[in-house]
Amino acid sequence: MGQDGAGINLETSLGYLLKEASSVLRTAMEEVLRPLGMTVTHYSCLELLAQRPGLSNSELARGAFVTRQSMNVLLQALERDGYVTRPAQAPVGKVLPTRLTPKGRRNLEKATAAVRSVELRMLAGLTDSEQAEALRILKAMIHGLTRIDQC
Amino acid sequence: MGQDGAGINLETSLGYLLKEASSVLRTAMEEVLRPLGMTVTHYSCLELLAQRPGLSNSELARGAFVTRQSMNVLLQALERDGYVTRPAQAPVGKVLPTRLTPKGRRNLEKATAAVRSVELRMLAGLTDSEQAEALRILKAMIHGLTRIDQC
DNA sequence: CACGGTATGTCAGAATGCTGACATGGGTCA
DNA sequence: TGACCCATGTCAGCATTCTGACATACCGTG
Repeated sequence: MGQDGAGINLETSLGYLLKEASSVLRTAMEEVLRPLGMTVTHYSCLELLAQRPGLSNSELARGAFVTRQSMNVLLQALERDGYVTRPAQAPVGKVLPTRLTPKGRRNLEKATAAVRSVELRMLAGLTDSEQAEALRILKAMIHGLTRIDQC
Repeated sequence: MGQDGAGINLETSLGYLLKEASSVLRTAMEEVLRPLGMTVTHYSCLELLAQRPGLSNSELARGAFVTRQSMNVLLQALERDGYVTRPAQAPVGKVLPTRLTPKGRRNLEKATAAVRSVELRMLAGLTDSEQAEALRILKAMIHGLTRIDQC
């Protein structure tokens, strides 16, 4: 079937390419995570907790790029299944610090390996200096877009 | 509130940064598109049609990174509101080539300007050669991820 | 020509995420 | 100290997208 016609300048738009790369990455992650019974948000939440134990619901939501409400639903499921624990009462304020259980940590290990293989495949054609450059450029893009907005 | 703690190596993961950049970009686009009564998918569809008139529903879906079914719902709404037209009967096969109406084209112009301003803000801190480098690197990432999969 | 394989448009149901709203706790500044 | 503002956790309703399924149309091979 005719997919890519001649040169369309959509392919020269960094915004479009960014969306495409993100979409392809997400699909690839879903594929390797599905056999483990995990979604991408599910994995993101666990990975965040492994690297920063004690994060709150809202902080996890920001880290996984979803709303507090969505993360809350996920956390309740994870808690019910024994992957994470939250104190019944907040030690300070209303913030409930979340922590991985040993079961959650074990579950995460397999997922991390799977995701790492995806990331390696993504970076296979890039040299170390290109990867460093990509990191710098992406941060610059994010920086430019998060400047208080509205002109 | 404590947002960014000390160095966490999430910030060195290209995959995570890619997701963050894409999320920030999408949010910024939603902000400038909302006053025009447009969503990002809505805009993507119109922009695709402007650059490649006569695209089918399925091709538009792939270009906007949604399913055929979602794009179909959107196209029905766009057709109902007079932004696009589709022949009642397929000239060949089942494929219904879609085209922008003058109204749709006018509507798109304002959106394109708004989105362009967002993209400019995103690229403000980058030199031309850095932008070209980013383009090359993103394509390489996509290429590495779309290789037939399943190693 | 008949055939399986693939792609398309479309309908319906299910899942996921988001918006709106509320009560509560903490910090700041007068 | 009291008032205000902001952030948090959580509940409920809504919107959007996805998954599953079907009939149809093309295209290659035998």
